[in-house]
Amino acid sequence: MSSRILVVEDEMPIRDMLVFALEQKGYYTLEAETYGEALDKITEPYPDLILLDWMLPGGSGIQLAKRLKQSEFTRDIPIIMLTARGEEEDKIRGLEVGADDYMTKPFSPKELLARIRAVMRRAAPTSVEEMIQVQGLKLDPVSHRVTANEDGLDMGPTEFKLLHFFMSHPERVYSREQLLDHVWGTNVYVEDRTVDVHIRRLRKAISAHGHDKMIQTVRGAGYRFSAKV
Amino acid sequence: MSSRILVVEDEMPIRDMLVFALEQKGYYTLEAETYGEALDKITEPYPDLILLDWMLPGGSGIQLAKRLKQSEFTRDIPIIMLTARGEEEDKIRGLEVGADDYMTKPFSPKELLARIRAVMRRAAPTSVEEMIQVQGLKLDPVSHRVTANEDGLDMGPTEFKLLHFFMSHPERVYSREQLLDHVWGTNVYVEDRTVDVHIRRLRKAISAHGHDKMIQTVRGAGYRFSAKV
DNA sequence: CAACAATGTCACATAACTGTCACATTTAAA
DNA sequence: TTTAAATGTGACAGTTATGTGACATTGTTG
Repeated sequence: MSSRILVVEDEMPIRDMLVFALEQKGYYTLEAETYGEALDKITEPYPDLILLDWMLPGGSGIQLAKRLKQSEFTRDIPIIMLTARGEEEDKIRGLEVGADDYMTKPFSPKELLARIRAVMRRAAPTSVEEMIQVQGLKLDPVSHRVTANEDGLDMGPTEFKLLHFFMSHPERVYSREQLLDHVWGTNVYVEDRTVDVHIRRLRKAISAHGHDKMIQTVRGAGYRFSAKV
Repeated sequence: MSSRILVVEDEMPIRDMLVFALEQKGYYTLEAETYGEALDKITEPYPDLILLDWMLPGGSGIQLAKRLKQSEFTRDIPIIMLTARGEEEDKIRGLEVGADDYMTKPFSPKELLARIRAVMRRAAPTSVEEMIQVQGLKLDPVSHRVTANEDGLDMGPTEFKLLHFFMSHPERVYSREQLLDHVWGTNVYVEDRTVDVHIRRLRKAISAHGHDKMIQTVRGAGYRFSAKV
């Protein structure tokens, strides 16, 4: 959920305002003042969106956008360009280059957030989320439900994600660290043993019809989800 | 697939640009400069979407939208209104009247096309306005009424739209942001938590016969409408 | 113009979830 | 069998998400 937004803007007061508004809303921000600095920040992991001041010294904002839209890896990063009132030519050039939206300064934080939401939704991949079933255990990512032989099961968000991951990758052992990466996300630091606790909670949640046996401990290696006993 | 789009815009350069961009993309276009001319074009077969300049001479853009949204036959034609920057009042009036989206001039063809797709996708399944019933709960989109086991229920416009959306898409979790997009509309920015409050109001409104349990909280994900407990 | 209804936001209350620990139990090797 | 390591398990305290009432604002209706 917490997306990363790169703010490329040379005027500090404006940049600060943007960063403040974004972080307020839970976005993770990156900042750059110049063309070069921006390029440095545009590497793995790529930001999810770029707010780009069109009037960078030397007009390099346009160049940056052009460059990004040409590279296969950065082509799909949405760009919202920030222009000053009356710079019509820039708008036109910007849109030619492929900016996804633009805003004229000054603008309200509300408008900014609305556009970010719109642009990111447009860019969001519409992954096909299908129902997963293994024996009597069904998990439906769309309705966010898990059932065991038609009985609804209750579990916390983390247990749901964990089960989702397991059911998507059955018959395979994952170490605690791997599970942390896949389920909790990278760059989150929690103890390895925390996985054990959630495994315990998940097992309890699906134990009603004996499905807890599907989550197997592989001593010294990790855990495995398997239909086989 | 070739949808028919009516462009109502009095300034020729802009109209030409729009028509060009649309035909480029394979849409079939109709053009109108004035209120009266537009009405002439809005007959069988009805256009699938209307791009409506809000600033038609005499402010008649708004009147046209209002008129269209009042007639049973044209109510469901999606309208994207085109406003000049800063005409905040118009935006607000436009959304009240029932415009489905708006764009501020000048805008990119890319954005325009994206919104057209979005609006049409959203409007497509709504074309048939049928009574929806889930267990004892009935919602009639035509008369704008909701009943629980024959008892009439009272609720605000937003709650009605919310319930309408939920009942049209049961068994599916929607995040607060998605609900904002679908119920409040794109381009409106309100706090995520506002959804919670309206959920609360809606639950209260339908709680008389225990129907409030149909709106379920999915912690960390959003809300879901479902007949199942 | 006054009374009323609807909206969006807050602040606070409540409920649910998290990560960690300490201790119990199991396992495998010595 | 003994022993050390690995895993299971219950409890708990902090954190976060959601529920809820109140309020200012705005538009609507009479």
